[in-house]
Formats: sequence, structure tokens, C-alpha cells
Amino acid sequence: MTKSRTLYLIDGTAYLYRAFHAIRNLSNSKGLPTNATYGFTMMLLKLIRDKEPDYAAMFFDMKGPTFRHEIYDQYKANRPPMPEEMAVQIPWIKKIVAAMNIPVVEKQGYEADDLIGTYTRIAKAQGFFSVMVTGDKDFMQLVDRDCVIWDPMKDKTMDVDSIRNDLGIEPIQVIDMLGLAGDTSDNIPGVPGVGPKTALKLISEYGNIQEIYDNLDNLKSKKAMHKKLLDNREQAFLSRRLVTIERSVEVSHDLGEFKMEKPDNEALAELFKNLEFRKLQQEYFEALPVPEKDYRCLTKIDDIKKVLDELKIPFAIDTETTSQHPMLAELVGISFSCQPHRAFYIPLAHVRPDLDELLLNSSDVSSDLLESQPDIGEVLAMLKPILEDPLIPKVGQNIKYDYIVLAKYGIEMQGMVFDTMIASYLLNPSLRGHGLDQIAMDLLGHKTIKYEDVTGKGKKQILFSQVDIETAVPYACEDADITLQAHGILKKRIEKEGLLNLMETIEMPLVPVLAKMEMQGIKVDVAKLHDLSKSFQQEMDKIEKEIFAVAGETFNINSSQQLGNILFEKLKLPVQKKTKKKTGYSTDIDVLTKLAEQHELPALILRFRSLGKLKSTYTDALQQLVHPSTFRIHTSFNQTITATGRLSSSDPNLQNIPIRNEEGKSIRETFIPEKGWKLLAADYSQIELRILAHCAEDKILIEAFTNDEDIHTRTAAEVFHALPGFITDELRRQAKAINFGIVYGMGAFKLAKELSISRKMAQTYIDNYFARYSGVRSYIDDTIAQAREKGEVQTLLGRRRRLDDINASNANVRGFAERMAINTPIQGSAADFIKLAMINMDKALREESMKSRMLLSVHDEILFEVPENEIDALTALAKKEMEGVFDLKVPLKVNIDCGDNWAEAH
DNA sequence: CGTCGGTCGTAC
DNA sequence: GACGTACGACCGACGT
Repeated sequence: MTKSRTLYLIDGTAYLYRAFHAIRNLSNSKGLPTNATYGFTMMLLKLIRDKEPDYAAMFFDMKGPTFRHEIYDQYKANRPPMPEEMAVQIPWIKKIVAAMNIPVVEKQGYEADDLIGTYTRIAKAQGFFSVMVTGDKDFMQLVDRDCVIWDPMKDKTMDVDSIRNDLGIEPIQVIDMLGLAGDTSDNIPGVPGVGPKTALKLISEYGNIQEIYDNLDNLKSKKAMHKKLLDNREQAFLSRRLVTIERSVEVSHDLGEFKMEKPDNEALAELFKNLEFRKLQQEYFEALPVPEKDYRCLTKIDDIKKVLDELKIPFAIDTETTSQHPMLAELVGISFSCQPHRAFYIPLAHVRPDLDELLLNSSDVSSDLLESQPDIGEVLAMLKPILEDPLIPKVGQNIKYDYIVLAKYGIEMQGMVFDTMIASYLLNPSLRGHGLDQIAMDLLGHKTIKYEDVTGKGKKQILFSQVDIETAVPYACEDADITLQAHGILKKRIEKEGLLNLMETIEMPLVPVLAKMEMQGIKVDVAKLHDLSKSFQQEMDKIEKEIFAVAGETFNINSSQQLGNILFEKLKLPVQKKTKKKTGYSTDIDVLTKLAEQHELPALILRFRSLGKLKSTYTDALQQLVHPSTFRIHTSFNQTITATGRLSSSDPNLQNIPIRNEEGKSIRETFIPEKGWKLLAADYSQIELRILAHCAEDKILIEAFTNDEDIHTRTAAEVFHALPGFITDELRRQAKAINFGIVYGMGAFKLAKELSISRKMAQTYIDNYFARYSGVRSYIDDTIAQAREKGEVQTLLGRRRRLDDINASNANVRGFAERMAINTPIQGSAADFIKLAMINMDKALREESMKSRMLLSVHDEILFEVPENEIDALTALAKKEMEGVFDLKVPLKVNIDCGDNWAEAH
């Protein structure tokens, strides 16, 4: 290659199309298609990395007719309009090109080809070597000793020699070849019946079209060909003209404009972030200069006082502790940040990591460490008025955790105005996690120090209190710093997305309410749990023996794989269904229940399984989780897990404690109140169907709820065309299944299975349902239509969930999204209501100075612990607050029961 | 020895 | 393939 300056001329339009068609179904979480943008970007990056061009320019076609349309009105007339998915990506592609500092050339009336053709001519005149970056064969006509084609996607170069070799003609002859052959994609006719092969042959023989026609009579070919050429003479010359790239468009001759500058890495990083090109984003953020960080460790009371006095608002706070569970955690240090890249850490309770070392060394080592930390009591006393001031706003990442930890040290934090974890969740509740590390990467492109990096993991893991202060400082400061920075970005997004009201009126006020419930915990009868475990174990031992006797061998009953082999291979019982991932035979409840008709083993297995479930998941696990000092169970309510807005509960999950059968009830009985107190459960009755009635404005549903009818009986009457008085328990049960199914978007198949009826019959029921509940029918249709349009659904209080698959071409995938579209507004609105009710109840209990306290929330139920003398007052209060939480077109109804254990209260 | 996907079962 | 939302126990394959 020549050493002279090289100009890269990039055929932007061609790459836009190629990238769009080469990559399928790529989009970011906001539903923006990004396939073309991605392919285009990769092409550009390859060009920049492989060729390191000094001069480059990008060319695009411009909308509107060109001179080719003037001479041939059918030019490109067969082209379908640009797909919407491609059009929306063009602004992004242009932004990327701009951020890469590549000049763009467009000119009305000309295509990219003509501009590139013109510039190769200018470049040659100015002593430049040209590389046309394209995959389009039309450009071969421009190739000469100073101009080649390079296709980054195939990494293939075409020069004069390769064209001669490949085609057997000179580059300039490509014009004549294409003129004869035409081009279907551009609707250039050429000579019908003459394809590329024939055209090549003719051109290599005669040189050009003119020569062919001049020598038509001497043509050494068939008569048919002769006629084709003769009949389409005009068309051949017209086509030749159409495929000829114009090389004298009026443009600036100053190639200095194309001198490459450094890309704007910051802008690129921001673009890649929005497009969610994770790997590229990371690369470009890493290329940015790292801002100077100011992370300090404060140990002197005077210094701490000074910094606290200057603390600007809002500030981010983060606590470091000895445990992931706030109820078991001891405070080790606290970090604050009120300016980006600046944070400070106050170590409070770091200890020597290794006791042996402490003993070996002289005792003043440990006193060094003590001296290097301020007195925890003194620091907390200084912090208390700030943290408890509701007018001093605080932000945090999972700030409920910090609230609980601090509460144990006598600080009841107030003014918690923003939680970055919750904000991230509200912006996209479908996301897997909302950890600070993910938020830092997504929003700031920053890779955080991992907790494990500091404490180690597995067997080698140490407590945070055992981490060196020097090691702790950057970690702890970073958490506060990142939280504050993320707050800045997330706050704007929350506002922009219209989620601020939800954040301020529901999610943030809920934080201290949940925290107090977690701290309160619930009492369990440990002795009874222990007895239950024991009796379950005894029965399991017995059944295990029977199972092994019947099976004729011992095996692991808990292994569905081994069980499947026994049932279906050894005993040759009929296979009911396979497991989803082809791993083997299904042995679930339905299968075993069916098999129980013909063999004694399945029933034994079912019993064994049921007992094992209760023991391992509940009676054993709950005992483990009794707090060593409160003797109560403190679950974690997670506010940022579910896609619909519900809370979830873990460690232990108190939202799936059994209730349906006798043994299940016995587990609920172990949840008890304090002596002299009762448990009081307040349940929303049919809250989801009431929300459906409201949203669908369905006449029958509204009437039924307004009259406080039994909704399942009413549905039975409607669906089975009977008077309510004639509805049997069985019919009511079936109607109940239908009502549930509606909320979940159930199909006939599942209903048929549920009710053990034919699919046809199930379909009839569903048809009957929608015929009667016509409001529900149109609500479902409207909701799906709206979801299609907006790509998301929302609850009554404005909680949103994106449904990217709602327009999927795969009917299965789309069906799934459609059912989510139906269920999410209903389930999510119910979640909104119970959250709001909890906030209101908490406030009311305080205002009424009642001792009663909220313990748990289980989706449509709130469980209270109430002193006996407050039962009536609490019953009235809960009914009032919960039923009045939101004004619907139907009344909300709350059922309340009270008892000496959770089973009785229900 | 830890991680992770699969299967199963509990709740609303 | 066919009913939404969770948590978690257990198994077994796989990687360190």
C-alpha cells in the first residue's frame, strides 16, 4: 500500500441496512430496537481499530428524489418504506458517528454513492489514496490504482487486480456489466433475461454496451439473446446511466475537514449506556479520565464535628456492620457523602482480625487500634440529632437496612427521602437485582469494590469488623459516594418517568414501616415447632420403611430422578408427563395422585413429601431463625423484588406459611402473640376481583360487589345460567376457579385440568363468563391493546412494568406477555393499596397512641399483635383505614379475626 | 467445597 | 405450549 495519506469513505446508508438485516431482535430495556445501531457501531469500531484512519468521512443517502428518479421514475420504486424499527435507530447512529468525531456528508438529490464517487476523484487529485468502506458491488466501478474497496464486515479488500481476477473485466467495465444485468433491489431493469453471468460474458467479449449494440449483428450467440438485446436497447443504456456513479457533485474540496480527531469517549460511554451495549459502555468508561477521589477516614471527634457541621443536604449514608441481616448486625462504621467523589468514613468498632497475632504482639498494638477509632457513643450522640431530624434529607441504598441497624443503637432515622435501590426498582421492576454494584455500572459505568473483595468469601470470610480500617475506607466511602451520585441521576429519571409520586407517597414512607415490622418480629412457640418436627420425622421414618419395602430397594425419596426410575422403570407405571427440560419423568403431585389409583407407592410418596416439606421448609427452618435475644422471628420484607409491586418476604418467607390442610394449620398455630395479647388478622376480601370490577367497569361485577354478594356464587349463577339459590357447593367451587383464572389470564386447557372437565366444556364456561361479564372482556382487550402500544402496563397508583415481549412474533412468548399485561395491573394495584394501608395504619396507631403493632403483610392481609384491651379499637381502626385506602367504583371489604395464634386469627 | 439450574411445593 | 407473583429445599451436574 502506498505511503501517501489515505482517506476512508464510509457508505453509511449501506451499513445501516446491512446491520439491520444481519442482526435480529436486539433492543434495550426501554424497547428501543438497537440491532442496526449495534452492527453499525461494531463496523465503525472495526474500521477505527484495524485501520486507524487519519482521514475519514461518513456518507448517507438523503431523503427525497435524486437525479436518477428524474431520468427513471421507477428507480427504487420497489423498495418498501423503511421499517419503523430501523428509522428510530438513525438518530442514535448519527449521535454515535458524531461522538466518534467522524464528519458526515449528505447532499440533497444525491446518494451516498455519488458523494463517495466525487470524493474519490477529489482525493486522487490531491494525492490521497482512497478506501471506500462498503460492501456494495456498485462501487467496483470506482476502483483504480489509488482507490480500493474494503468491507469491514467481511474484512475483504477489492482492488484492480482482484476485480480483474474475480470478474475478468476492468473496474470501469462494471458499469456496463451492471447496466446489462440490472439490479432488482434498486429496480434497475437492465436487459430482461440477462443476468450477471451473461452480462459478464458479453462485456468481457465486447468491452462495453455500446460495442455490443454496434456489433449486434455479429453477435456470436443465440437468436433469443439477440432479440432480447435488440428489444431492450433503450433500457440497457438507461440502466447503464442509472448504475453509473456520479463523480462531479458540487462539494467542498477541502479534505482537511476529514482529518480524524479523537473520539468523545464520554459521549460514547453515555450513548452506549443508554443503548445498553454493556461491554462497549464499560470499555469507554474505562477510557475516561478517573476523577480525583477524596475519601477520608475520620477518627478525631473534632474533625467529625467539623465535617458534620458542613454536611450539605441531601447526603448519602451507609453503615458497615458485622452481618447481612440487620437484626444480627453490629455497627462497625458509618460513611457519608454529600458531594460526588467525596466521602468520609468513621470507623467505630474495628477489631484485630487475628487474636493470635494480638497475643503475640505487644499489647500496645491493640491500643493503637482503639486509639485510631473515635468513641462510638460520642459519635452516635453527635449523629443522632442529624439523623433524627426529618427536615434533613437522607438518601441511601437499601436504607431500611441502615435504619434497623441504627435503631438498635437508639437512633430512629427520619427524613429518608430517597433510596437508590427502590428508585432503580420502580424504573424497571422486572430487573433481576438492584444492588449498588449494578446501579454503579448501569448509571455511572463504574466497577465498584465488591464486599467479598474486602471480607473474602467462603471459609476465609471475615467479619467487616475484622477488616483493616485502611481497607475499609475506600470500600465504605465508595458506597456512600456512589449512592449519592446514583441519587442525582435516578431522581431525575424518576421525575421524568412520572414515578415521583409513587416514590414519595408509597415506597419511601413504607420504608420505616417495614423496618419497624421487621424489628418487631413475631413470636413462635419453639417447643411446639420442635414437637412438630419430631412427630413429622417419626412418621416419615415409618413411611420411609414402607416405601423401601414396597419398592424393594432403598433410594433417595427426595430425588425425583431416582424416584422416577423406581416408578416408571422398575414398577413400569404409566408415564404421565415428562419434565420440561427433558431431564426425565415428572413425579409431581398431579402425576403421583393419578398413579395412586393403581399402586400403593405413589400415595406413600405423597405423604412422605408433604411431611418432608413441612419439616424442612417450616418446622426445622423456623426454629433456626428464632432470634437469639428477642426470641422472635424477624423476616425481611423486600421492597424491590417482584415485577408487580408486591412485597416479598424472606429469611424466613412468612408469606407462604401453610394454611390449607390440618398439618399446615398446625404450623400456623405456632405463631403466637405475647402473653396478654392476641393476633389479629385483617384480610381484604376479593381485593383483586374488586379491582378488576373497578378497572373493567363491569356492570355485573360492580353490582355484585356493591350488594356484597358472594362473588363465586354470583359467577356460578351467571356462567351456569342458574338462580343463585340453586348453586351447589360444587358449582361454586368451579366458578371460584374461573374467577381466579380470569385474573391470571387462564386458558381453557388449564381450566379443564383444574376442574377435571373436558377442554371443550371449559371453553364453554369461559365463553359464558365473557358473554355475561362483557366489561371484563373489553377491559382485557383494551389492556392488551394499550400494552402493545405503550410497551408497558400500569397500576392504579402509577406503578409501571415494561412488557417488551408484548409485540413478539412468537405467539407463545407474546401470550405470556399478554397474561402479564392482564395480571400486573390487578395484582400490582392490590399491592399499591395494601402498602398505602400499612403506611396509614402505622400513622394511625401512632396518632391514637395505641400499643397494637403491625407484624406481617401477606399480599392481601395484615397481621397485628394487639393487647386484649385494644381489640375493638384496632378492629375498627383497621377496617376504617384499610377499606378507606382508595375510592373504587366498588366498596373494599376487610374481614377481621382475632385469636391466640395465627390459625385462629385467620 | 461452592455455584447453579432443575424440580417440586407452599402461599396469595 | 396452555395461570399471575413470590421463596426455598433438595438433588445433581459442574467448576475450583
